[in-house]
Amino acid sequence: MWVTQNNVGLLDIEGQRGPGLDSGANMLRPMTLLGPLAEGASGGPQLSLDSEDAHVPRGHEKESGTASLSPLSGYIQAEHQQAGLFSLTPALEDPQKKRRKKCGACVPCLQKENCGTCGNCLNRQTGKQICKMRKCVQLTKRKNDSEVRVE
DNA sequence: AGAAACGTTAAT
DNA sequence: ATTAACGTTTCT
Ligand SMILES: [Zn+2]
Ligand SMILES: [Zn+2]
Repeated sequence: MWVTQNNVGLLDIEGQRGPGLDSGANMLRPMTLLGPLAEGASGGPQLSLDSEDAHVPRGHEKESGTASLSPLSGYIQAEHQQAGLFSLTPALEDPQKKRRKKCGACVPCLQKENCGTCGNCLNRQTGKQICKMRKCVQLTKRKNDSEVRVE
């Protein structure tokens, strides 16, 4: 149990994980590519694919109602994955597109309430941005600031 | 360059 | 399912 996920100053801005130490890191599930006709016999009653809460922060997840599927569906999905037709979980494997989280320690991050008057506050429904007074200074800078001196 | 819109991800 | 807000694109 990895300390849950991190809470980034929502209610506890204390245990500041050092910058660089990500939350959990990438832990791909050791799925053993099991086919529909793989295994079959067996005496073991339990067949747990995941040890515990395989909470791999997956990306999309279109469609639902995938509650009870035939083992075939799983097989097909796995095949597609390895075929690289699509990458289920875009992030995680590409640290490049992994979303950053607020540092939780800068002044803006410590702000507890929205100012209610900035552009973002007044534009929340359409803009979907955090209050300007609360925007983490780290997230303010672009991820790869390879600036080539413009001006 | 900055603001707005939008799609999408991560947490409830 | 809902909500918050990052990242990218589009507009000014
Ligand atoms: Zn504001
Ligand atoms: Zn911050």
